[in-house]
Amino acid sequence: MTTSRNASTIRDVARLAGVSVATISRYLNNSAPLSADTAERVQTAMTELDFSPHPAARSLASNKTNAIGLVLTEIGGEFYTPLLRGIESVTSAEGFDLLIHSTKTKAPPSGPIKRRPLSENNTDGLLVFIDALDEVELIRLKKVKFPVVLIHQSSPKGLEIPMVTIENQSGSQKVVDHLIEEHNCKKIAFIQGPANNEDSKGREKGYRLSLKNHGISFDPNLVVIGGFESAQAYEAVRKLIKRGISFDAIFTGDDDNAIGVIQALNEASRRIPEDVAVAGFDDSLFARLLTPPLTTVKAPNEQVGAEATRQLIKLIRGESATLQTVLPVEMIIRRSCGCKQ
Amino acid sequence: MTTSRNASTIRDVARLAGVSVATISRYLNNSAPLSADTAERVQTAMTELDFSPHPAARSLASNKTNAIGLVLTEIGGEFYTPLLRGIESVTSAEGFDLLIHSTKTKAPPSGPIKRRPLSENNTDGLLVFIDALDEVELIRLKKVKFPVVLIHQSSPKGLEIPMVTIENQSGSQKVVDHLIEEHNCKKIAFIQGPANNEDSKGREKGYRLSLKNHGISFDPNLVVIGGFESAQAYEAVRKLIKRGISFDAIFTGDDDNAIGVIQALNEASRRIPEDVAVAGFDDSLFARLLTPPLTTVKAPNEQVGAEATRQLIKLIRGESATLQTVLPVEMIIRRSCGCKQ
DNA sequence: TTGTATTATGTAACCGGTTACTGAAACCGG
DNA sequence: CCGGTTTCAGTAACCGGTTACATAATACAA
Repeated sequence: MTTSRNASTIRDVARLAGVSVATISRYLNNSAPLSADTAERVQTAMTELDFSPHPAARSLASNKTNAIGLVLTEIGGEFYTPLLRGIESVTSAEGFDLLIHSTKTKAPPSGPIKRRPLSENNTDGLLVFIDALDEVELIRLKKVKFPVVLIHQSSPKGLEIPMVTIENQSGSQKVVDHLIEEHNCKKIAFIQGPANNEDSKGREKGYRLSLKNHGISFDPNLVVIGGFESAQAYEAVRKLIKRGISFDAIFTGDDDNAIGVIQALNEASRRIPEDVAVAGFDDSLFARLLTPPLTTVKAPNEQVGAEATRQLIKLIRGESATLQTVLPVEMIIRRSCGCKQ
Repeated sequence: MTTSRNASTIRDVARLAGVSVATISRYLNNSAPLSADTAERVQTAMTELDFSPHPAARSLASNKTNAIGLVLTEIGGEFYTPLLRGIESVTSAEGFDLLIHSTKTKAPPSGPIKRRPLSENNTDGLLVFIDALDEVELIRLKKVKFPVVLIHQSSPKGLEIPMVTIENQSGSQKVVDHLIEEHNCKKIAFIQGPANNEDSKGREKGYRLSLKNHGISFDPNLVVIGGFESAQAYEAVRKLIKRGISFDAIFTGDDDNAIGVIQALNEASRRIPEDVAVAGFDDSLFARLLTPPLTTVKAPNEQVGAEATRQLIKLIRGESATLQTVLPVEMIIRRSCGCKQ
């Protein structure tokens, strides 16, 4: 079905205002000075006809889409909603449309034509969330000078694509500092996130740095890969206990992991925080609802989205963007570390 | 900044293949039969030039955008991510772009021009989430026969706009049945959601129906408005207790409410489920993490999104859509109602 | 007063597709 | 072998904006 083509065009407005189409266009885009008189006649005609410029025509003629694309591998996770809210608030405020595409979902049965879902064809710039685009595509985009900003992922070497992320390292360092300094922990286990994940690497660095600063030697036995899911973390802790490795605290790569950790500790009758202090990362919605409530690090997801979008819009406007933006995190002290009771 | 215009066009392909542009277009859209020979030459030329049709040109000429718009008041809530995932999976699979706009965020400082953010101008159809568009706009869209599907909201009288929602009523009825039949509850308090919310109304209906079916008379003292937030529910339960109203179960309009309910009961030293059984609605992520784990009703948010999108695409293709789609919910039994220990 | 710079506006080509209309060739039955 | 279909392909107008270029009108300097 095709919508009836009844909307008024720039030529209708021109006719009614008694001027040429060029004048209307100039008025619309403020691209040249108009006499006060003309401007008023144009405005009157426009309101009269309830004129609204046709985006496709505009886009075709000007080679601008007025849209920003967000590409991610998968729509999911708790960070997702605030991130999107941040992005949307800026695109809206700046008058851009927001296009979303998940690269995980299968492509349409496209027949013979190759349709690039989100690209320089239908957007003015791309927001790329962790690994949503492979390096080949990033290189291609860089080569054609298409604006791109990476989120929670740093630029491949040499490409110099601006990126926005959070203080993974110092955030995790602060928590571990806290465990050591306030709760006198000495043997802190670390449940890593996914091995190749950049966030997870930064968090490990912070962990190691804190240990080092406090003269505690790094013990590889205390570090386990946990993914970002509770089941893996649960298994990891059970294994730790089974192998008889002693620890007085567990710091997890994210809050989901903490769920599994708490479960495993409960089953092993280790009390939290008396026997083992626990801390997470993310400040997920449920963190305060766990028993005991989870000490963790709050990631400013909404700001990440907003800031990345602002940077992208700068690029689109031809201004230069900040290559690395690292937003601060906040430690949230609750009971699982031993504070407050 | 404008991307350099270096991509190949339909005319380049035509030249290379030694045919006319019309032929290329026909091949692209399968709009007329081509001889096997020509088809092959066209395909070769297309791959050779890495041709990808320009969406704006296509859209301008055909008056189709190949995009679907999602309008909502606010980006937030736990249902949001799965809903969006459902929508995106279908739009992707069917080759549509997905545009998102929140009507809550303020419009750009648009100057003199009126820009309708998401409309028949830049989409082929609109998915409208609860109250994101007012009735005036819905009427306008209906009048110009623009495809619209409502989500979790029924069509204003007379408009006959297709809608997709969940079994609020029977879901809530089942839970209350369960409380009465399995746990012998007689005085079941109901913490309502927001007063004008359609979901919340349906859930109340189910509550009343279940009472009626079991010969329990409806007691207005046991029904309190709670919004969809835990703080209000917390206050509501405190008030109930303070007023000395006795109850042996609380059914809440959603899981967030249940958090406040549990807190208030804990503070009043009423044991869950021994003294008071508790049940919620939504099966939020945290439901299983509460103490005790919450008995609730699982809403198929992802399917809602997918189904609404499918209906919309039908409309876009000129087929007829189902006016009312009500997706089934599933009762999730955990411990807060008294089951399993 | 005349020549020139400046400003406001118009004309028409163009962006890259789609498609109505037209025509040539192939096919078919009698 | 001929008139009538059917099939395949080309020409060019069109979608609704933008903008390079041209021009008329006005301002200004000498």
